[in-house]
Amino acid sequence: MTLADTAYYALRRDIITGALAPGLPLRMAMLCERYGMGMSPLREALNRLQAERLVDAISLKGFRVAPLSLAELADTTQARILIETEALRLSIAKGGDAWETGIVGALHALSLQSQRGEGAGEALEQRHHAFHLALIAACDSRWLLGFFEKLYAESERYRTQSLTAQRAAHGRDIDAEHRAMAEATLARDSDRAVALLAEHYRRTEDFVVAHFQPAASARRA
Amino acid sequence: MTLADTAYYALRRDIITGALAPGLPLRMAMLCERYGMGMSPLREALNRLQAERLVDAISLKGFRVAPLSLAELADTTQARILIETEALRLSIAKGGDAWETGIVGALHALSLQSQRGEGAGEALEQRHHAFHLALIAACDSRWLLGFFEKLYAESERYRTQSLTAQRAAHGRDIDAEHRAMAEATLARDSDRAVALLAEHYRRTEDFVVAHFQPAASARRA
DNA sequence: AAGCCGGTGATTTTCGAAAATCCCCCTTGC
DNA sequence: GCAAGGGGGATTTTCGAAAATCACCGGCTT
Repeated sequence: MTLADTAYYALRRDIITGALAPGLPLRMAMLCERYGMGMSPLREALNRLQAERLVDAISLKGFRVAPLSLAELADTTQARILIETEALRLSIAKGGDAWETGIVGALHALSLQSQRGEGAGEALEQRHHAFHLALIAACDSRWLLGFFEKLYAESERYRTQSLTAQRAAHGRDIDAEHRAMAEATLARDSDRAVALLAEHYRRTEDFVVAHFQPAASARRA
Repeated sequence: MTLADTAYYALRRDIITGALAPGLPLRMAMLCERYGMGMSPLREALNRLQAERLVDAISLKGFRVAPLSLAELADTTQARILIETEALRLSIAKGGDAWETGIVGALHALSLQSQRGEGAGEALEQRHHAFHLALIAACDSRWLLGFFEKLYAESERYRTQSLTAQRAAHGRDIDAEHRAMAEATLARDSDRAVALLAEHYRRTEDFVVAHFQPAASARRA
C-alpha cells in the first residue's frame, strides 16, 4: 500500500469518527506532522476525499473537513433509503446461499459485540457496517454498492456527533430491529424488509436530530 | 483556477469523449507532455477521477482509463433510472416557476442545436446534459444531483463509443422523446414523466448495445 | 474618523529530482 | 528444455524547495 492510500484511510477514519471536527481547516503543515509524511500523498488523499464529499476544497485556500448540517442529514437519510431499499429488493431477488449465510453470520457477530457493552466502539461500528452491507451484498450493482458506502460514511459522521453515539438506546432496541430486518430479508419478504430498513434509518435520523450538537461544527474558517 | 482543476476537467472530457480510449494506460510522462504541466496537478486530478470511477488505479502500477463493458452498461442504466426517476418525482413535487422556465428554455436550446445537424457535436452534448439536469434541478438533493452527474458521465462514455453516436436516429425521434418528457413533467404527471424517462434511457441502452464496439476497449494493459 | 492602498508573513500550489518499485529479459542450473 | 534467480531500464511514488497566491496589518489620504 502506498503512503497516499494510508493517508486516505487515516483521514477518512478521522473525519468519520470526528477526530477531525466538521469545518476544521486542514493545514498542510498540521497534516504532515499528524500523519508523518510529505504533502504529496496527503494532497492525493484529500482530492479523493473531496470527490466523496468528506472534505471541501476551495481554490488556493486549501481544504477543510466538510461541515455538517441538519438539512444535509435529511438529504442523506432520504438518499440512503432510496439506494438501500432498491439494493435490498435486488438482493432478495437474486441472493443465493452465500448471501444468506453472510447475513446470518454478520447479524450474529454484531449481536455479540453489541451485548459486550460500552467499551468496544470501533469493532461494534465495523460489525454494524458489515451487517448492513451483507443485507445488500447480492444486489450485484457496483453503482448501488458504491453509493451505499458513501452514504453510510456520511451518516456515520452524524451519528458520532450525537453524544458519542452512546447507546442510541433511548426507548429503542436496535438489536431487535436488526433481527427483524434480517428475518424479513431471509424470508424474501421484500416489502416488509424494505419497510423495516427505511424505518430503521428514519429512527436513526430522529435520534441524531434530537442529540445533534451544532456547536460541534467549527465555524466557517 | 488551479492547474489541478484544469487537468481534472481536461482529463474528464478526454475520457468521456473517448479521446483517451477505455483501458488505455495513463503514463505520467505522456500526460505531462499532453497537458503541458508537471505530475503533481495531474496526479491530483487522477485521484479525483478515480473516486468517480472514470479511471482505475492499481498500487504502484499507475492509472488507466476505466474499461467499458456491456455488463457495466446495464448496471449504469439501471442505477440511472433509479436515481433520475426519484429526482424527477421530487422535482415535480417541489419545482416552482424558475424550474419550469429552465426546462422550457433547455428544451428549446436543445431542439435548435439538434436540428442544426451533424457538425455541432460538442454543443449538442452540452445542451442534452443541460436539459436532463433541468428536469431534475428542483429535486433539492445534493446527493441525487451528484449521483446523476456521475452516472450521466459514465453513460456518455458508452454513447460516444457507439459509432461516434452518429444520429442515434435509427427509427427513433429523440427530439420527440424529449418533448414528451418535458410535457409530462410540466403537466406534473409524475407517473407518465417517470415512465417516459425510464423508457428513454432503456432505448438509449439498447442502441448502444447494438452498436457497441468491444474492440474499442484497449486490452488489459 | 473612515476607507483604501501596499507590504509582509503565512499558506497553498507546483516543479524537478531522488527514492522505491516493478517489468522484462537474459542467464544459469538442473 | 524449462524453471528460478538476478540485473538493467522504465515507471511510479515521494520529498523538499521554489513559485504563486492570499490574508492581515499598518499607514496614508480624504
